Amino acid sequence: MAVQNKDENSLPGSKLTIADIAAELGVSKTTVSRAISGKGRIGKETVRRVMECIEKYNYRPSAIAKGLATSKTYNIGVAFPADTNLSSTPFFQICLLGVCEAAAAMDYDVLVTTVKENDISQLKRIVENHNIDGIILTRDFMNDMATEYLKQKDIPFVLVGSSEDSTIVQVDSNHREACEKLVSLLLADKMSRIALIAGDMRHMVNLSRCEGYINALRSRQISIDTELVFTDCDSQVSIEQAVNSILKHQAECIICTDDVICTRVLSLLREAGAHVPGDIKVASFHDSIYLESNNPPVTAVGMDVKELGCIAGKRLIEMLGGDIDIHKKILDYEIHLRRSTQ
Amino acid sequence: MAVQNKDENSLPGSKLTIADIAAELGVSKTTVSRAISGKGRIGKETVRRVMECIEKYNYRPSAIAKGLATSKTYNIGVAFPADTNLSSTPFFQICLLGVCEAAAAMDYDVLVTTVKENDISQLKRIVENHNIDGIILTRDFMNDMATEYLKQKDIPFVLVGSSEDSTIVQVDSNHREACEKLVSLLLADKMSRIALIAGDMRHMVNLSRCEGYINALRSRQISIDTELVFTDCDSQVSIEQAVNSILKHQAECIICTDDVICTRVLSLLREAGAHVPGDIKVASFHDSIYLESNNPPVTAVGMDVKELGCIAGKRLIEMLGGDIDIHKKILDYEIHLRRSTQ
DNA sequence: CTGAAAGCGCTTACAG
DNA sequence: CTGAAAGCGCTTACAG
Repeated sequence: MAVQNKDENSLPGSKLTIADIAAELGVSKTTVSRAISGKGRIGKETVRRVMECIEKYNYRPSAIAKGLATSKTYNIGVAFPADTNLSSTPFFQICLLGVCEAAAAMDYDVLVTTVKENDISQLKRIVENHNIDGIILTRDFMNDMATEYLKQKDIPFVLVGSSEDSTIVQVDSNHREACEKLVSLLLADKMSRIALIAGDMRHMVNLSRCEGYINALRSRQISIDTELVFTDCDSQVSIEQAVNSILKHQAECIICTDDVICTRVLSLLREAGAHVPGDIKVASFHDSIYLESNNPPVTAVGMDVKELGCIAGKRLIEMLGGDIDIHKKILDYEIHLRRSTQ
Repeated sequence: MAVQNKDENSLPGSKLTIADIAAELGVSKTTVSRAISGKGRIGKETVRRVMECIEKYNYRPSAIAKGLATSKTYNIGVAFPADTNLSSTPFFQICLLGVCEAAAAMDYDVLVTTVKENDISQLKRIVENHNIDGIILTRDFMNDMATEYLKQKDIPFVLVGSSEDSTIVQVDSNHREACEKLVSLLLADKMSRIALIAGDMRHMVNLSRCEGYINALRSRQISIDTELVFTDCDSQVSIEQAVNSILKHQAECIICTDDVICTRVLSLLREAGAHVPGDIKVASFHDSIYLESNNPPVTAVGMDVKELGCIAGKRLIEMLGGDIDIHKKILDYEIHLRRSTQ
């Protein structure tokens, strides 16, 4: 009677290896390996027997040994921003979920690392440990240290977001077009004084949204009123200043470039006694849970963030397989017109 | 002139191995290995030379090869809930950041996997691939499939949260005590009709908070008014019903067991024209960014979620190193009394 | 269609 | 204090 066994079906020893399976079947490790991978010529009946045996003992090859043998890790990295002001947005979380889904489908694992604006030491650690085959960046900083580093090290990577560097593989929503369309729709709706409160302009996302805003005004020959446009609003204080000025200059509507800004704006408007949509209208981006329970419901551009992550994961794994098509992938968006702008 | 070299300092070939370093120094791989790990007897001067050489060529040992040789992976897993209603709470995200920090400090990497209430297939995949040494669970479901599975497989794990199973290593805040204290403080403040809106009771967190609420009332000989206590409020509808009933039965204060519930409650109160804190007071848990910009500021129990993740990561890695102390670790909390209850 | 053997890049008894 | 050699669990030319 074997002592170490945990279930009846176990072969002796606690952790099964390919050698155990081979021995059990009386074939070579080569054969077992081939049956599993499907590579090389191998008899149908043999494959069946191997599979049956694997099933019976619930054998699963060691990812790490496979990795060493093939010089791959079957891990992809996801860089998560650790700056405090960003780390609570649900965007990255949902995006990560999407990447996990794509990775799991191709039997890759997802390794998380953190990056800060001026500190990519953790990113370096993970690549220098030779523990990932490629990486996904979830934030599009201009002049980003991370992209520079990865290019120099020649590590395959995908950027969730946009970059002016066309050699970078990108997956993004069309923020410019979405914002342009949103603003156009509002302008068509007999509004003309539309204000903009935008976040950190070093992010391409915010830049693109601003561009969309400007384009929409321009195409209607409306000049940009600098008293209604506020960029780099990433603190409570700067948002408050923006809202005050906007109220003073009697805008009819405020576009916020993300839901965190919008939440604050809504709160400030309430405080100031400005009623939405009666006194002023409000629209936002991203359409996350942040705004979900607001009353009135907030008009917003909706993007499928999980899908974004999923596509990015798929693209990266394709690249690792040798696919070198560097086209930028653009995802769809939806504009949800709701009571806050009516 | 070497062709493949990227920087001047490279040894021939693109990826450095321990053999390259050994050859460069004219010593054996054994020696290099020992100099790096510090294990075994080795000359001081030798160590210095090896380190210098490593530095010069920026050599970093392959984590994967080390893993195969030592039968460890130096990866820890973090199970992330993928159920839609939970996936947007910042809790898990911040917790993950904490785990990453702890892991990086011990040169471990963090691998993310998703779990759903009735689907732990991704968790299984990651452990059966032999790709992690241990795992962190970030949610304390009662009768959790994940804990059952890990125990049966004998995989070391740490639970961020609480369990009645004392063989499980746990890291948590003292939700019961925190809630009891919060309610006591409010009761002392000449309130007596305090309502409770709690989330999914299959989570120990919510159960503990309810217990705290009940204890606080009991110790003041106040009987529980079932018209003021609502559990399993995880949908918009159930929260709405709760709020309506609470307003009808003239509670003086509402305790929400988390910030997502609280956000909705605040929104519903506004809709109903109930003024906070004039008509009714409100307090919450977790104190996340969700409530940050609310006006009035909301009284809440604050917990250091990142620290929670960090401690959990540390504990797990200690366990992997052979430490088998299974004490439950309890973190501190803070009660922030703010205008919403004044 | 199948197998013996070398190799992926480390660690670690064992022997000096 | 140092090294030669075996081994971790796979994959894959190469030879049959």
